[in-house]
Amino acid sequence: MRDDPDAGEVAGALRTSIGLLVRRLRQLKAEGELTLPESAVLARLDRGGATTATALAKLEQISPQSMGATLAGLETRGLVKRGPDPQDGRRAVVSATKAGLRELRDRRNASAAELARALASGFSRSERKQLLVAATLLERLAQNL
Amino acid sequence: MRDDPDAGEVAGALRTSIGLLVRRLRQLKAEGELTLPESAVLARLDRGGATTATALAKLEQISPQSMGATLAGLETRGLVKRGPDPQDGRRAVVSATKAGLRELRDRRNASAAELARALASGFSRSERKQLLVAATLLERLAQNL
DNA sequence: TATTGTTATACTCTATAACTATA
DNA sequence: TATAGTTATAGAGTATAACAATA
Repeated sequence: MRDDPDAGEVAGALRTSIGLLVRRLRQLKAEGELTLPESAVLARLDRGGATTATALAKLEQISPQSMGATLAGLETRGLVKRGPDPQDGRRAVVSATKAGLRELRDRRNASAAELARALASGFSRSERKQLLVAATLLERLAQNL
Repeated sequence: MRDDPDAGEVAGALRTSIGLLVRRLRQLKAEGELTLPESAVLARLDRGGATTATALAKLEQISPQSMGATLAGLETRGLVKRGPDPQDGRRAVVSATKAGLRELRDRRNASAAELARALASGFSRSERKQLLVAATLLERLAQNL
C-alpha cells in the first residue's frame, strides 16, 4: 500500500483529538455514575440484538472476560440482570433492568450531560451535524481496523 | 440524517464511536511501541512550545504526576531527555531526542500505520476531509468541556 | 506561600491463562 | 472438541496525597 500523506495527517489529528476527549470524559465521571463501557453496554442492551456476554464483547471489541467484569459491576448495582438461557445451559441471557435504562437516560449523568451541554452551547447546528456524521465514520473506521 | 441533531444524540454517538476507536487503537499497539500518551507527548515536543512536565500535563489535560510517569518511561528508553532549567531550579526542561523523533515518524509504528492504512483504503477523499475537520471540532470540544 | 517535580498508593479498563460446565 | 462463562493475575493509564526543593 502506497503512503498517502492525507491519511497520515488525518490519522495523527484523530489520535490527538480522540485521546484528549476520552481523558476529559473520564475525568468528568463523578461518584456512582456510569463509566464509558457501562453506558456503552446499557445502550447496546437498550437497542436490543445482543443478549449474551460474548456477543456484547464482540460488538464492543473487547475480550469476553472484560465484558464479564463490566456486567458483574452493573449487576451488583441492579442495572442489568442475568438469567439462564432455556436453549443453552452455558449461556446467560443479559438484559437491562428498568433502573438500568433509567440510569442510561438520566440527564443528571454528569459527563453525558456536560458533553451535551458543550455541544449545545459551543457549536453551531451545522457543526453538530458534522460531528454526527463523523461519529458514523469513526465507528466504521474502528470496525475496519 | 436529520437536519437538527440534538446535542444529546450527538453526544451519545460520539461516546460510542470514540470508545470503540480508542480500544482498537490500544489493542493494535505491539511490544515496544509508543503508547497513545507517549506519541502525544513526543508530537507536542516536536511541535515545540511546551518544555516542562507541568506545561505538557496542562496541554494533555492530565495531572503533572501522570505526565511525570509518562516522561520517565520515555526517558528510560532514551526517547526524551530532561535537563535543568538555568532560570528556575525547580524546573526540568524536557526535549525529544533524535531517537524519539525517529520513533514518532517511524511508519512501522503499527497502530499509526494501521490507522493510516484503514483511512487510505476504506474511505473516500471527501470522507477523510470530513474526518480531518471533525478532529478539529473534537479538539475544541475537549477544551470546552 | 506558591510552584515544580517525585514518590507512594489506588482505581479503572483492559488483557491472557487456567478452569468448570455444557454442547 | 468447541463454546460460554468465571476466577486469578497482570499491565497501562490515569488519579490523589504527602513530600522536598526552589522561587
